[in-house]
Amino acid sequence: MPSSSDRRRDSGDQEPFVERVLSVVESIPPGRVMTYGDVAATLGSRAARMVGQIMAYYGSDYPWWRVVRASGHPPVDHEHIALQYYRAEGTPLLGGGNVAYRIDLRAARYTP
DNA sequence: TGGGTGACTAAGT
DNA sequence: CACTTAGCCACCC
Repeated sequence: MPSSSDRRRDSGDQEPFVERVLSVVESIPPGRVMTYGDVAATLGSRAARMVGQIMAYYGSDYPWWRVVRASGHPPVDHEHIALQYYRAEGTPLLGGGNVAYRIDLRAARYTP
């Protein structure tokens, strides 16, 4: 009984959008990041918002901090926690240590 | 079955 | 550079 995989609503898709998003997020190596749009694009969709929603729902079990906005800002109301991960993983950051930091997408953006 | 929703994005002010 | 507006898309109840 695959209780650990009952995320799908049995729509006929063996790999629901959710599962695929989580797989991509999990595939992001430390020190690198992807934008929500990039994750969706990797799946052939534009549901950037859905990626964020999935992270909010299931992200707690995945490295959600490696997924950031297209502007380089971390998820709203989570940037303080994310910063701790970025510094631990060595993710390129901009802002010189200010509270209003942002991610250096130019260097950290990861494309599979 | 359908509606409401959001850890988004791009473009405009 | 920061804030606002409108468009999007798949998930949850």
